Amino acid sequence: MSISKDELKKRFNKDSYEVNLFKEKGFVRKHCPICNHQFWTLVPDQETCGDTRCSGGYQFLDKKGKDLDFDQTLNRLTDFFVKHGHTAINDYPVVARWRPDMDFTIASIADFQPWVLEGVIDPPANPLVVPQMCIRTGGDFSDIDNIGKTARHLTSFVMFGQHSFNSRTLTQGYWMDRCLELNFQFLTEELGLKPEEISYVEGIWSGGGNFGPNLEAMAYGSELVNNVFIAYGFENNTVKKLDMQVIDVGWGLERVSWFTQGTPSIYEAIFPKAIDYLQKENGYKADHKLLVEYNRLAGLLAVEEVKDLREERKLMAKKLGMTYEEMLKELGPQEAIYAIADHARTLSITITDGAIPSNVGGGYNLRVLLRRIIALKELYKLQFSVEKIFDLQIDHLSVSYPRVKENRDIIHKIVDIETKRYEDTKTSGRRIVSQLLQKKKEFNFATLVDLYQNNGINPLMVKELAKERDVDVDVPDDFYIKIEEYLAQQAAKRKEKEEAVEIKLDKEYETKPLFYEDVYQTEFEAKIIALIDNKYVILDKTLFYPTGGGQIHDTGKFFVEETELQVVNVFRKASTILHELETVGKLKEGMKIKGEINAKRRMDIMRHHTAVHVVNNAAREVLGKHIWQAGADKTEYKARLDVTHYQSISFEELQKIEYLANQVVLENRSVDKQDVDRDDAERDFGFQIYQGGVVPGKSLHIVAINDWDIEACGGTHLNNTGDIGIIKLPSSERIQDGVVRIEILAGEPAIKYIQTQESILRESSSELSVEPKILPKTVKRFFKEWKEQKKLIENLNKQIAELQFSSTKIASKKIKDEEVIIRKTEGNQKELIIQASEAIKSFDKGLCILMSEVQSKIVIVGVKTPSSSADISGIIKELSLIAGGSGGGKGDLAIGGGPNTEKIDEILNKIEDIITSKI
RNA sequence: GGGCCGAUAGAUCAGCCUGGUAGAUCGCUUCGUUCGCAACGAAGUGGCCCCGGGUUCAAAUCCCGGUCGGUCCA
Repeated sequence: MSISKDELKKRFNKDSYEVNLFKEKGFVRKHCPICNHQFWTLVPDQETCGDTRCSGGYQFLDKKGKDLDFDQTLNRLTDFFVKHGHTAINDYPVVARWRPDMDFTIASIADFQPWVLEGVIDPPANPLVVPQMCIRTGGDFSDIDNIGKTARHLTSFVMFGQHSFNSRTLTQGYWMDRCLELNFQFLTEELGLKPEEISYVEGIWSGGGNFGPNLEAMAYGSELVNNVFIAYGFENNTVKKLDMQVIDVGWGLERVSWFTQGTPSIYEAIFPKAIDYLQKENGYKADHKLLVEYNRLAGLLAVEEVKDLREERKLMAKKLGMTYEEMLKELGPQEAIYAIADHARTLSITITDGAIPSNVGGGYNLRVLLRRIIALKELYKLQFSVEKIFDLQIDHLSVSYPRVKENRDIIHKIVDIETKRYEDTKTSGRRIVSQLLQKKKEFNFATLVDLYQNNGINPLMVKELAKERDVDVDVPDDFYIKIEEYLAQQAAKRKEKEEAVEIKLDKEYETKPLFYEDVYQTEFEAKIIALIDNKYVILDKTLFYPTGGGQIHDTGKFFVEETELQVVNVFRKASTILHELETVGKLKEGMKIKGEINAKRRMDIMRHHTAVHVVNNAAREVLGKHIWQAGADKTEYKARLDVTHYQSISFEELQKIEYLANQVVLENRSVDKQDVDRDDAERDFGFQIYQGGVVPGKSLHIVAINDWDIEACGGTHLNNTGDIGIIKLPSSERIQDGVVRIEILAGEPAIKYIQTQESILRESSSELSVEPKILPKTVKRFFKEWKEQKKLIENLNKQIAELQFSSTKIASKKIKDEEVIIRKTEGNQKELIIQASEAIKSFDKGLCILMSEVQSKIVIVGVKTPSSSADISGIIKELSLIAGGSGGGKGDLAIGGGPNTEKIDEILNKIEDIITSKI
């Protein structure tokens, strides 16, 4: 359901916004003639609302305020809100593992979606504040490109979330009056603003089908904070008050800190050390006055609305009294320095939380960031150590986010690997371009697109390389826009994937799961509470595990009144567990049944599932802390585990992981399973518990392997690691950049696999009559000898050809005026060609036709001198037809043949006539 | 998750469209030239044409399926 902003606007009036604060302090409501918004101010003759664009850009630059740096701002906010009844909770990781719909955490409210907002679980506290680090890399090309140019955009920033939840059961929260009261108090008391310096602009927030009023606090041409009140939604096309009304205030921590410091841009305010370092290394410092003036204007850039900033920036240059080129020259390095520092910061926090640059998913955004660091460094010929700039940003972040410095080594490692990969790409790019240039190939749009999409060489790079060779390549200004159009066409061609079969339930039935109580239990009794579509049975309780969490369902039988029914599939719909039967027979609602699961199968599945948990941590021990589960699948036959890793797992590493995993099996560690409140679990064990994706619900089933691995997991697990028996890792593969897959066998399949491997080894070695131990050596020797002998045979064949077919040794016939040799000989096609070529060497004019039997087929080869007028292809073709095949050739060579070997005499008989007719 | 590109000698690549004796450059080896080196000249060395199937008399080449790598986008 969507509704236009204008329509929404009609629903809100003065009363919707007039909070107590406005009444008490005497704020007046005014209309801004520039943006058309209503706003509230204590200054009756204030004309505009105070938004950046309505007040001619940022007015706080160079204006000294409270001078709060990043960490001080964070502390100031936290202390203030805690003092006023809020609970400060830890921030969530920037990699949004609990959100299947997004790669990175993009807002503080995302922490509580969907379960808290849907009322499924309670918030960890109410009201609360959370210093949520967020990542926004933007959807299209221009967004990342704008970092550094606008003075205010960051790819990572802290949204200091101030949230209050209100519902029938959540009553400790507050609403608009209290929110604005706190807001005003913070701005005046903590930031030291005078009341009349603040104005509040009315707005309507909407998102995700919900909407509500919002009031944005403005001062000195800057939006300081947006107070959003999520109050309404839609139901059956009508507006409805939400069951859960939420205050969503996101304090832009960096923005606030910048505001208090009045530095030329947000970047100096937040990571001054990184900026200083980059400037000092390059002896660069932009003219302060110019920079301030530029950034003041940059505040006016409507980056969200224009795709190509170039035109806007040309106007800015004009206002600064310089040409666009002069502006670029003067401030370009500064913009690059801003962007480099920003990107290093974002990479540090994202890698810390387990993301890896790659060619898929959110990882691609990280790859783009790193490549931009390198590209900008080269473009402006900047001198600095990439390692050092990362170290500075790691240090800066670690004051308030200490987990970053714990990951220092892996950040450096991943940056190194990714840098090297980029260098490789560029090297090969250079080669490809220079090859094209040598071929004098035209660089049209299609070629440029090709180079960009397939080889990662952007058009500017092509232009530059071409220039080195004095070739001018024309790059269209709207290259990227054109590419997007092209891609949009491609996307339109794509088809939607099929939807899973939906089964409709008349209502939700509650099935009590028995499979957690005693995982080794195999029989149970239950009552049928519903029969759906004469196929699916719903019980009041069940031991059958439904497919979920990467674990496949149980199979088994129902017994009722002497009859036996097969359960072939089990799945879950909310709290209802459905059993799909081969046939429901005489089953009826209300009947009691006896259920029995396939015990061996269940055991095999559990072995694999627990093995996956064991291997997961073994992988982390061997490969590093950056290892996160990226998917898993467990059946009774095998399991596989996908983990995040920046390169392929080597065989040695795989063996180490396997060894370590089996140690855990041998140590027979206990596996504890218990239901824990979600907030307690997150607090006690951290987000590492979300390895297998997020399980809905207020309480989590926590599976803990003693002193080894703790995960929230809905699957069934053994009680001891010893029950796994044995773990075998047959292989691993890189399924995509940044993700490797480990194949896992546990218990019986592992033993069978090992036995199969041994059989292969035995069979191979006995074929060569050697013991398995020396098989590799022997195979190497054989392969070497095979190559040598192949070579030898080739040489011998040449010699034989010379000896047998040198014209002094072989008599030729004359047909018309041509010399002709016809023979049945030995050898394969290639050998015949060499022999025939040898035979005609001394002919002035003539041809040679040879044939032989190879693998119960006839091969016929004909070679003629260039001077010969024989239709060699025609001759061979006709002969081949007799042999039941076909043939042909070009130039002086023709080849053919056929399967009818018994016709060889017939061919020899007819051959002269055929030649005669074709000369 | 989707699209595109690639895999041939130790390295970089051509050949593939249009099936018919696998090539170039560099490297390496030997010889010559030189006091020696570089350079140069000559000869030579080096290929399961990624794997598996199919079509064909015949596949590096055409078709299908895999593997590995690269790249772009969401």
